[in-house]
Amino acid sequence: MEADDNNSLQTKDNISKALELESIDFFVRLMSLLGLPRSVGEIYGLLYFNPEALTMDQVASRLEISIGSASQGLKTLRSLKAVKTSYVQGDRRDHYLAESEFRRLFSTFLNDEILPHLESAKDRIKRMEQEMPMETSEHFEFYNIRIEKLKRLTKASGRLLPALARLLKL
Amino acid sequence: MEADDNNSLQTKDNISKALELESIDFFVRLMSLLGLPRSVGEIYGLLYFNPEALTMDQVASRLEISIGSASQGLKTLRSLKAVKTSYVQGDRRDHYLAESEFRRLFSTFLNDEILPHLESAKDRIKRMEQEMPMETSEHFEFYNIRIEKLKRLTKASGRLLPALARLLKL
DNA sequence: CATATATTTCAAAAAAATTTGAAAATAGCA
DNA sequence: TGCTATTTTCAAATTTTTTTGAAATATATG
Repeated sequence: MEADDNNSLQTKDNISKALELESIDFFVRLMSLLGLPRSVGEIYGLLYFNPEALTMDQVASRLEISIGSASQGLKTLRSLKAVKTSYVQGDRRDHYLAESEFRRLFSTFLNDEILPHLESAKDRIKRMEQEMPMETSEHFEFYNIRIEKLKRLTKASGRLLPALARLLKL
Repeated sequence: MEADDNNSLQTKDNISKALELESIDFFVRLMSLLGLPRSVGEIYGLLYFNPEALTMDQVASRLEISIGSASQGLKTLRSLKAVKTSYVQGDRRDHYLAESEFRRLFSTFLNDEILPHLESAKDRIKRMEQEMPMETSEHFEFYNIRIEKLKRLTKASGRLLPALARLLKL
């Protein structure tokens, strides 16, 4: 049935098979830069150049990955708001389309993956201040400077994230 | 010998042992955000709050990691310009200090890890354009829009990296 | 130059992350 | 409600990454 699926679309799809492979390659690398697993990049790359929404097993069979992998990968992509489902009449399966607004994708990523780290970093720096040696201690000034640098780093990152989000609005 | 080392510094160092642990924790997380292995974060975290330069085996024994790991980790940190060696008279071992200018650390990272990907992304998009279906093809417009979005993405990233580097100069 | 010391390298071991496959859960429809 | 199609979950298998340990290499010093 899946093989069939491939065949029925063959004439149309072969035109863009090479394109699809480039796309998958592209997004596998991009996603791995963001620390996401290969399968997630593959799925997004496949969907990105697919004019029509694909079901989970179409994704699985076209990429030759298990449906478990496809399910998990699509879950990740959903949580990143990198895919959306489209309703198809008379078919109860979910149909997936790539969300092509990278801005949304990245800003979700920044908010979900980076911001929490930034918050906990602030807490950790507060704790470090409490663990600082006394002012009279030999290397007091050294420790002080290091803590200040960390504070500046988190401040800079705090400004950076909104700036990043802004720059991505293109 | 190493245990000795610990003991001789004990009074002084115990003051900042908790600080050191927080530091290691902090940088293990930060580095792993950049995709760097645990040991690299540990080493940097240890050095960051160390007023005096440490040798490779001091690093290894304090962190209880192998000297192989310490050697590889320090190599990585050197290539990121995240540590510098300081000469100590009458001791032929290398002595390492953390480079505390994060700006340098990050800009090396951007140049070495991110920029090359950006370059190859441009090439890949060029190839995609050649693999585009003909103008008469059914979904031509769809493909065209997707390619344009990719181009805009790389353009935006191209502007982003210098902007990032600039924002880090704080 | 020989020797001792320090560092790097790299194959094998260990650990961590990802994928699979099948059972469990969920949801649509008659 | 019961039946079937679809999706999720998760333990086990696989794959990838990281670490170790020891041999090889390099370096300083007498």
